[in-house]
Amino acid sequence: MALTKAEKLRPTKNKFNRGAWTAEEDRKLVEAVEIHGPKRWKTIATTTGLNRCGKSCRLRWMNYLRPNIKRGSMSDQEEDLILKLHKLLGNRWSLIAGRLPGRTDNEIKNYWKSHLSKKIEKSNEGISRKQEDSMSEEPMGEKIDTAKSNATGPSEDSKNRIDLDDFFDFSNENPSTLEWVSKFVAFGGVDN
DNA sequence: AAAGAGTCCAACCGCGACCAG
DNA sequence: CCTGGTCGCGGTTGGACTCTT
Repeated sequence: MALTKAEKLRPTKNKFNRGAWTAEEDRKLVEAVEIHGPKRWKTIATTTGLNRCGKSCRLRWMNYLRPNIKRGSMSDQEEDLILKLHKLLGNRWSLIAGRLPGRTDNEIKNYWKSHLSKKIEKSNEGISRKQEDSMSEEPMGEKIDTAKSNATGPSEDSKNRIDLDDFFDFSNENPSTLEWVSKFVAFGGVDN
């Protein structure tokens, strides 16, 4: 078997190992997470003998080794969802990722930059300058945050209170459904 | 076939939030 | 309350891969 991409990219220097992870490092990390759980990254980093910092271990786990990670290209539905959620939230990649089971914030961020931002750019080329000027640059997420921060006191009108945590409590919802996003976007966010 | 340009993606960095002592 | 340690997030980088000429 040929060398993996990770094996070809050996880390070079410094106190901690850096650069791409090898299969052996992955195996050790998975073992450590099984023992300590996906939380104690400092402990995991020091006990495994990987010579990686906790941050690096966490990132590797979250983006690559975690169970149920979905690899491969995005489906149309996923792409649509990302577009809508980005319109809603702006660059809150972790929140968007939370809505896409098996996808990581890093993956979505990369996908957005390499695919979707260009797509949007192209589609906006057809829009006249005047229309662009009248369009709000602010993602709806900002509106949500504004609504949230403006409604902190108990005396505030509870109708206007939007809590992102509550808003994104998806525990009882089919993660693949786009209906609520579509409705929300069509509705114009919390401003209406 | 080779070179250069463009794209993709894993990993790093800096910063802020959170929490225990 | 303050401080240091740790974690999580978003932005950025760099190298491999793919496409184009």
